[in-house]
Amino acid sequence: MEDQHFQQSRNANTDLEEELENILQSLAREEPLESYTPAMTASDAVHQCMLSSGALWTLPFDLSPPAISCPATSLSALRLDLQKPIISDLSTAARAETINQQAFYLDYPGTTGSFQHLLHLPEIERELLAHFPRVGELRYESELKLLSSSALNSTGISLAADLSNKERLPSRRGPGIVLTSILSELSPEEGSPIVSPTANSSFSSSLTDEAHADHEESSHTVAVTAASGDSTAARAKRKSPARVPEEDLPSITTHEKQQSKTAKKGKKRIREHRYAIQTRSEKDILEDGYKWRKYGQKAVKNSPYPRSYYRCTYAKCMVKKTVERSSQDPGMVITTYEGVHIHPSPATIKNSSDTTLNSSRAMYTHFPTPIKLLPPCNSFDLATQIGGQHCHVP
DNA sequence: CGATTTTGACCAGCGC
DNA sequence: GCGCTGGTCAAAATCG
Repeated sequence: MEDQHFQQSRNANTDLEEELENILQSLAREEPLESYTPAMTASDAVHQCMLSSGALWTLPFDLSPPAISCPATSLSALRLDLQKPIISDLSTAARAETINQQAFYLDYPGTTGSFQHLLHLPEIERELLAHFPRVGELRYESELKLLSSSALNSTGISLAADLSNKERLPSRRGPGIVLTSILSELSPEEGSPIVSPTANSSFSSSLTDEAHADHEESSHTVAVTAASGDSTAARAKRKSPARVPEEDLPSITTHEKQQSKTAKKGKKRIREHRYAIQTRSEKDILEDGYKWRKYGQKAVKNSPYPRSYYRCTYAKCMVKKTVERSSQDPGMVITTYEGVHIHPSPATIKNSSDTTLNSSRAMYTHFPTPIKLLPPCNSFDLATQIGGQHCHVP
């Protein structure tokens, strides 16, 4: 019985290993790998990688060990989206913290089923290689550039304290490509993405329940607190329309304005989780998998480029984003996201309908539409982007 | 014709 | 209080 199971598992592994071998061969030929979906395995776990070049890998991580390899020239960053974070020590904040000196680690508060990591430094590479011993090589050409606090302030974004003093990291690869900033406004006290370390660093295991619970708890605290503050302000504002029809002015303006002012007095606008992404792109609007409706545009001080305001079109989803071009570098698009989606990405749903995956799983097994990036204009100037967040509806 | 974008007005917060 | 700025609203215009 056990032998039979072992044999089946072995056969599945062989099939998948063949597919992975094909990928490696494809990569060796430097053909762009747009998408790879492995055969279903006994495990529900799927490990996806999307390259900043737009290529998407879906690797079964219950197989040991999937290969990750990529032509050095085509991979500027590797994003792992772990439905079940099997690289558990990478999925924990303890790990994140220790690598934080050299790597930027991004996690999304409020996200309950998906974890995203931007991997770009040797320590993480070694970590991956340790887990994927058969990997020929995991390469990337990028490094992280964290903006200084003052630079951030000029974009209206403040930086978590523990990141504010970080300068651009030295490259170990000589003139490489810089992966520009991904920033979080969350301070550690009010909901750090950091979660407690898990003792279990087994390759095939999920993040331990304890660690997972910690993560969720801290995430939710932030999401709820911030969301309630913001929605209160938003409600107060909606009660008092920005522009009241002329004929109604005498009847409602005074009273409601007063009410609104009273309601808001002493209440600072509480921002939800915010993070900004700089992307080098010709297009102002980058596909991130979500649908947005523009609701405003403003001229930005000291910049020839306006800032556009977008809101997620999904009902009751309060996520907003602003998009503007950098005045210093017009090729750079700065996108600031605020809030946490209460729904999966429409792109996720769309993609998953084309697969044989079951629905609960499909929710997390595809990235939003890959983002096409322009080639770097100089050796320190490639930006890449992480797409939208995924989270379960509470 | 519904969805989306544009655009000027409005409002709150902040510094002076 | 005033002016400036960022953010939002909502009618009108435009798009698909």
